[in-house]
Amino acid sequence: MPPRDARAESIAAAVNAWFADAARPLPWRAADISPWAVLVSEFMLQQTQVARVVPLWEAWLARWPSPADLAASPPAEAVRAWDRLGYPRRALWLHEAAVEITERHGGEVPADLDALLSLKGVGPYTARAVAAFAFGLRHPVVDTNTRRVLARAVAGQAEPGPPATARDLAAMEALLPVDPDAAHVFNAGAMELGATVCTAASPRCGDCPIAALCAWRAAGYPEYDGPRKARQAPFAGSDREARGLVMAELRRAHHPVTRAELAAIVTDAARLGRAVAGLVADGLAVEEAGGLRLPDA
DNA sequence: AATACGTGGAA
DNA sequence: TTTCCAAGTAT
Repeated sequence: MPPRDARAESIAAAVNAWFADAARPLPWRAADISPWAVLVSEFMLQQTQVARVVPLWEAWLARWPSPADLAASPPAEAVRAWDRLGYPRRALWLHEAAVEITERHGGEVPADLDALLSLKGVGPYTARAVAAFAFGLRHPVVDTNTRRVLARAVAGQAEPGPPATARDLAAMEALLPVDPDAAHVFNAGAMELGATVCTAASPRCGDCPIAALCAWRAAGYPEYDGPRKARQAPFAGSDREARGLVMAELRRAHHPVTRAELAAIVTDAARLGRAVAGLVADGLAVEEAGGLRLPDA
């Protein structure tokens, strides 16, 4: 592991001390939480705010307390339970991951990074988050919050550059405490700091535990001059919106929905066509004689 | 490497 | 009201 200098140790110590007091009592942080519960939380939290996840996470685990429980239900039920969380492919992938865990891992969420990465819907972030938060293993965990904290505190820039997993992990590794328990806390604490204090739009530097160590602050808060992120395409009138409208109808109707019924919901025929074709290609919808429905298996 | 993928909270 | 963007992943 790379050498940790005194500055790195000071940053980690300050973040961990702050986190001990400032951590939000999120349900997946409770003691004795199962690896499956952590995995579900990480799927739901991908590109989705904490406040929207909590109630769905509670309901999901009450209904499917283990991977085998979810694997025994049809994917349609997973998609319905996902409700309006967004990116419903995640529900399908989580179901698929549950089947893989049940069939290939004896029903136990694996702790090994490569085994986690091989699960559908589990990428570099989620694999490390589960290994670290569910199993206490000492891996750097870097999400968008941590990327921003590292960009500011270490690189002295207002915003992180374009995602670069290897570089981001190396930057986190350089700060990560050697002790596994302290590393676990720092992984969670850096994310929490980015989520609640070192926020994207209006950082509250007056409340920041590492303000005195922050390179961005020391440099006088220079504006970001690197490559800008591509602007998100407008949602209104988009294919994404059409997919969402179709999925809402499929979740609601517990029977095949005809093309005529869908045409009343998405009036632009070309847009409807692209949405349906995409949903079928993604496995989120199935075409049959009577219309479109959620996948049974 | 760039793009598609949902929905809604917050300023 | 817009606009940004949020515990990313797959292709």
